[in-house]
Amino acid sequence: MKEQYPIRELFPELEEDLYEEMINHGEIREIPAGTVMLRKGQSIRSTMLILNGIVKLYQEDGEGNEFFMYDIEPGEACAVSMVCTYRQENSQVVAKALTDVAVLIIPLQYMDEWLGKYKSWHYFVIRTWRARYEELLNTINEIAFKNMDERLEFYIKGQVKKMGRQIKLTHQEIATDLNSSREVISRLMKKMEKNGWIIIHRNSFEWIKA
Amino acid sequence: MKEQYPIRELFPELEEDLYEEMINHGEIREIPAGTVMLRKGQSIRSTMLILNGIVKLYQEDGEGNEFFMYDIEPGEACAVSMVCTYRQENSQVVAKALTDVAVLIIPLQYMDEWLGKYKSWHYFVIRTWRARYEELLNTINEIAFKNMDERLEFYIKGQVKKMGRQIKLTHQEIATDLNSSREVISRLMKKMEKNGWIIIHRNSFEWIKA
DNA sequence: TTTTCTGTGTGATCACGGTCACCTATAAAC
DNA sequence: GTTTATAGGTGACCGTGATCACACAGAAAA
Repeated sequence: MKEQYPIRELFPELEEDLYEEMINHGEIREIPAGTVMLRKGQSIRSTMLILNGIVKLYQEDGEGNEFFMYDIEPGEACAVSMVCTYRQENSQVVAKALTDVAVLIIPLQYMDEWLGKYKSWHYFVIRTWRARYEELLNTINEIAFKNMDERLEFYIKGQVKKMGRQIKLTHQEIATDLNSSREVISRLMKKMEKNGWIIIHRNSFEWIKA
Repeated sequence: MKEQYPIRELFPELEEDLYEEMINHGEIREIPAGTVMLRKGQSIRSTMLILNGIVKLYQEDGEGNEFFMYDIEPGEACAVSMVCTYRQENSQVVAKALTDVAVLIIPLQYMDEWLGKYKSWHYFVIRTWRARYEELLNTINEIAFKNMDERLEFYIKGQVKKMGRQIKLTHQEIATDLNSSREVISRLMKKMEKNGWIIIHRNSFEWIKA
């Protein structure tokens, strides 16, 4: 592994020996934007740590509907991939490269071995699961208790946090993420614009609210 | 700790030394039905393993709405309680004893110490997080993609699995769990009865569909 | 027994959001 | 420049589920 990515900064507070092992046994893979990196049902043979880019996780039902769960960013790991025995077909989780992405792939055997050897790895794994669990909790909060306008606001704020105030998404893409329809999103965004929250351009918009 | 609960059967495949430690350092607490065992925001100082009874986890929003997440049964642990640094106020997770409950309380220091010492404990913790994560995934599936009738069916089937075909729940209680209204649930259940899926009694009903 | 309370049944109405139809504007392709 | 494709705007309509109003039945309390 060429040390072109600053893994010590991306994944701070791991043991030095562990960094060595990650460098020795991990494989860096670069993945172009748009690639489906993981589809559930597919059995998983390795763990992925994100070095660069953004990976989007979403659910699919059988009828081509999607539902955005959360994004994974550099320094984070794919919880779903940290699993040995993965069966169960009902919920289709898909991971897709949103941008060009670089991941560090850890074969399952090391993932496992390190659990015994490095306490920091241990904590990392648990922290990852917990963080994802909380993301899902928030998501449930949104869809269980809130209307589309609030969900849209929450969604956009999340995007702003990750991508900055300039968001390059079409209304259709947002609608897909929220499992809604383009017309509904267009109307709600028009209202947001009237309220002075955003400015709508073609293919993008700007969040101008504080 | 009196060994009145078969922890080796409830939590199989842990190391023998670990069982000893659990017995020596764990505290058994018996909790009457209806008790709120954990409210989020409350900082957690221990891990709870369920020895007996059923614990229900649900979310609350600010306006008195509830939303059922899942039940925890004997042999399982409360993932939410396996956390040291728990802040974040936005999603209110509540754990409530659905029946009389007995839990084994592990002080946080051991929870932590054992992670280093016992590989089986390790796996247990990770397995717990993963299992809960998957439960949430299913929940999201339900509310994101499905209508009330399907969600109700899913909910009832879950109850049947845990409690048997005879379900002692009022329509109002179900409505609360699904964050719906009594009238809607009554109507849908009436339809189920017409279809020969259930028989409705007062305060309870029977699942008779295969 | 009569009253009261709680759980359930049911119609009327309403709001949110999904769908359809169609239109405009901008950008890319010819 | 003209055509074509794609993003977005907007009205009309409709279905699901929430809400309101009220009736009724069984159980508990008086």
